[in-house]
Amino acid sequence: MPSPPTPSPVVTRIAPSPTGSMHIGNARSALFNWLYAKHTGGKFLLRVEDTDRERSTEASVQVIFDSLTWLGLQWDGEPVFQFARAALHNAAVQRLLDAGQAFRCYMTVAEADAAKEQARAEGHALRSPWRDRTPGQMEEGKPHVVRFRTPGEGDTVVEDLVRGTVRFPNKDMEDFILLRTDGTTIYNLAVTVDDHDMGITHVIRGEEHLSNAGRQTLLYRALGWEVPAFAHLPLILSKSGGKLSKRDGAQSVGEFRDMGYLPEAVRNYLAKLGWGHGDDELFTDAEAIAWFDVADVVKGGAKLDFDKLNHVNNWHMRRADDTRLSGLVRGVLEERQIALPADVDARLLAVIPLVKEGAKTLLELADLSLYALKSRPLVLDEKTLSHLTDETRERLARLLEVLRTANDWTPEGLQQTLKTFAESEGVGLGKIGPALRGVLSGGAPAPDLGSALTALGREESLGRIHDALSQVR
RNA sequence: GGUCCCUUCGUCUAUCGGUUAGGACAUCAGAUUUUCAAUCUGGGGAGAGGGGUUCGACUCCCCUAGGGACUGCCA
Repeated sequence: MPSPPTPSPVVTRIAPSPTGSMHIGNARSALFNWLYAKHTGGKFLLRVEDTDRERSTEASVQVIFDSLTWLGLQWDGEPVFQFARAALHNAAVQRLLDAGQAFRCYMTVAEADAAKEQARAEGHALRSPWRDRTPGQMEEGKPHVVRFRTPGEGDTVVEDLVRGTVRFPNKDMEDFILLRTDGTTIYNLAVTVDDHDMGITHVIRGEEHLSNAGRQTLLYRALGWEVPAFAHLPLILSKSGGKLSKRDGAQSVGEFRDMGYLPEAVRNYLAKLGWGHGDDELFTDAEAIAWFDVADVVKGGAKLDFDKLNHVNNWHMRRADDTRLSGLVRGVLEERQIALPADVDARLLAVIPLVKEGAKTLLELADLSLYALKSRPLVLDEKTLSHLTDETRERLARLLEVLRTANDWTPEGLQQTLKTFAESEGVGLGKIGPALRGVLSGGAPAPDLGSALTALGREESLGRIHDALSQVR
């Protein structure tokens, strides 16, 4: 039986530049590349685009690693550093120069600016006068850049996996620079050489690169290389529909982490932003990987919606392991520099499963857990004190005895116990609840009473009630 | 200015020529009620505008409008 032709394995990549934080749009590009690689059984590579020596920093490189790691998007193999490949980039430029596809341009910046303006007036992009001039003695040793000899006519066609056929008139693409005056290469050239050398089959990136795809296509052809598949993702927009800015709150991966979102929730939400699988809203990584296809990416830009993210995060917290959540919440509390009891881990583990349904973020989960971490005797708030009338105190004293012997110490069991107690007292739960809640929590947020008691445990619960009753008014 | 891309409820989206245009978040009303949530039930809410093509258009084509990207010796 003849074996079917083996399709070339998919290789994707994320190529951030280390010039600050890892932008959320970049994170989504990473996610889509990762999903597609996983879906096809291919590879997902990381390349650090550090050719801008002015702005690239060591710390930012670490931020990229940390962000991707936190997000759970593990890249395959060693990261590639673009600057380290400078010699390869230069060799490619030399090839282009030798083939007449590129040329040395001796225009000064001012001359180039003027030429651009004139070209614009004439209805086309910059064409350097040096594209058809041979440098003479005068130019020997003079500073110059190397530009690509962009075809004057025809169209450059990009077959984009999400946008379809996109046509760029060559006359509107300038003779873009390949090599700076200082001899270092520029983005479009470096990217093309690196993507080719790394064997990238699918370039999946933000829409801001769509027009670069035209220039890069020209370079691939000039270098005699096969053009990879392109897929340009719609942009993530701010609430007002514009570019994401500081005003919109979170723009970096680190900020999402600090706001208390789980990485799997961020993956789920980001995946849904610009891609969809029917009516599926909440899903696991395994499902996303099974379902993901570049062809299903939507075209329009999407605005960040924190309400939806909260909902997604809540869903993932519900199904998250409680020990893991306890550790994360503890981290939040430590960051807040809150004094924690010695048995904080045990207490968190007891309370988190009972309150996490009502929490949207780890920060809220921390807030909801706080009541269980207080040390006796609790300081009661004004509201609770006002509930503690003589009548209520006597009632709580009787309840204390009931709880001492309650045999079903579970949320449901205690709920029933309280209900039965209220009936025996001939009052509604409203006569007991607020006071009991305050006595147990000291005024901090707490779940329903059955759960609140359960999380505290019998000893702590009885102790807190007792403390309040013996407190002098 | 030029080139390119985009446009369905407030938001994210489904629809791939024939649907009462579906779902989710948000919102509103009700239920529950011991706080905040969560939960349950129900409601309102959309094809930017104008031309075509077609028996029939959200879906295909054109124009207009609006939004965005690029137009760097940044990436």
